[in-house]
Amino acid sequence: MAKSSVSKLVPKVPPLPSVPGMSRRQQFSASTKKTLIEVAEKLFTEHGYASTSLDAIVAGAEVTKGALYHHFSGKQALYEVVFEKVEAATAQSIDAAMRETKDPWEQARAGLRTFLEAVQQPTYRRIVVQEGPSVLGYQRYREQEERSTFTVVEDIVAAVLRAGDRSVDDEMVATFARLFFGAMSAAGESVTEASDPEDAADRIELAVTYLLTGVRTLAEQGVRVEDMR
Amino acid sequence: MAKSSVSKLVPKVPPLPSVPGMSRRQQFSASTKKTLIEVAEKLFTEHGYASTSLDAIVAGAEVTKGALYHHFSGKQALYEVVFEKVEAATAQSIDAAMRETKDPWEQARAGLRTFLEAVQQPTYRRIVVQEGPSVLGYQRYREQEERSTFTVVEDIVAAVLRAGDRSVDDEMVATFARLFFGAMSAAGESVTEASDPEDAADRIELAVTYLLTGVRTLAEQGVRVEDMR
DNA sequence: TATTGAACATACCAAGGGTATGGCCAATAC
DNA sequence: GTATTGGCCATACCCTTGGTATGTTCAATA
Repeated sequence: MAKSSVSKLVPKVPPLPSVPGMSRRQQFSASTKKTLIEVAEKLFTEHGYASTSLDAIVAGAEVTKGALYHHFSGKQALYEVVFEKVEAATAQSIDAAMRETKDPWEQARAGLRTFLEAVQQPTYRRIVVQEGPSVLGYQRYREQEERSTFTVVEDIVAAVLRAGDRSVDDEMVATFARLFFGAMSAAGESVTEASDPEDAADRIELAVTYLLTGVRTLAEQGVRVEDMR
Repeated sequence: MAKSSVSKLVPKVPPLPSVPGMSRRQQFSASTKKTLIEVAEKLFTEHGYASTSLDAIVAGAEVTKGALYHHFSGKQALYEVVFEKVEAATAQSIDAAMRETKDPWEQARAGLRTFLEAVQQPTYRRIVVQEGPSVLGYQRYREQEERSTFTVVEDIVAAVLRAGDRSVDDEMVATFARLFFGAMSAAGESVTEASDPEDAADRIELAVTYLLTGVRTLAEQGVRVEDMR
């Protein structure tokens, strides 16, 4: 019964580059927390929230539930941390892509294209789009979303809209942003599930471009959103 | 301990209008199944899938788990039946609204408006939009969807697009339909959650009208989707 | 050196989905 | 009319799993 009861407080690979402001103990702690998050992200992506047991997560991280519940208040809280991490990464990548150019229309195209790419990533799809609203509840889902990716999309939409019609108010911008955000999220699923994803992505871009061109044309003709009433 | 062990095979209210083709036993059975579905729909809508226990469902239907597992293979199968029921009802209501008029553009507006209304119903929101993809898995979700509501939306989109540009193929129609479907689904959540839902719904309609007008304008100018390449 | 508390491990509990089994009675056969 | 069968459902039980309660270790501070 010499069951190897190793790994007490001795991670197999101690974080080598000693972080200045942290004690050894704090570094070990941060390491286990980080590992838990990473393993959870992987398993949640692969099997979904309900089908991923905490036992599987702690086994993957080579710790026990005691460690998990020390760092997180429960399964949902852990999921929320993973969710935020994925959201933040996505928002940042979109933001970076937009800074490549200065022209509003080109920024918009770059941003939307990057968003379309992001929304095809398995992790973002599963954790944010597919299971986010269900696991977090729509309220919290939306709160999180509005602190990262959605806001980026909203900025894009605002730039496009106001380039042609400076009279649209913030609420109207938010409305258009909601529509675009929903459209692109659905597009991501559609593209990924298609028999020829690349072809599907091209069609999405084509359709979005057509819609944007329509908006642009209306703007050039002096037709304002308010004129629709 | 005279615990009333009633309701063996004696429903409190036997289905009065004797259905011709069914025996009494079959009618009782159908009644039990129907009740289970109705109770499940109610509880799933109010508390969500995960937070609704089978015990709560069978208690609400005044039966036991034996009855439930006789009619359904499990919790998810029951959910799927509820899902189909909700989807069918929604598709039918949209379809009915569209038959009110004959003009393609008016049909489209009527259809989209009805869809926007449907997508605000608590049952459709919770069971189809919010938890559908998560509970059924995206694959099955999409299969179900394409057998009812999505197809109706697709027909609307096809009519609008081809009214201006007869050259768009089926795949392109499907692409636009995906975008619109996603946009409207997200819109439903947005509207319901808004402080002033009516006002929010008006803005959605305004935005959609603007986008459609853009499409219409392009079509009138002879600009085709393929020209975007 | 003593003490404290962060960072875990271990053992346990209760809820809930699913299963195995059996009983009852309407429908059918004879 | 009697016997038999199978659909319909109830009861009892199992097992996974999220969560909790308690114990243990050891680095950091006094």
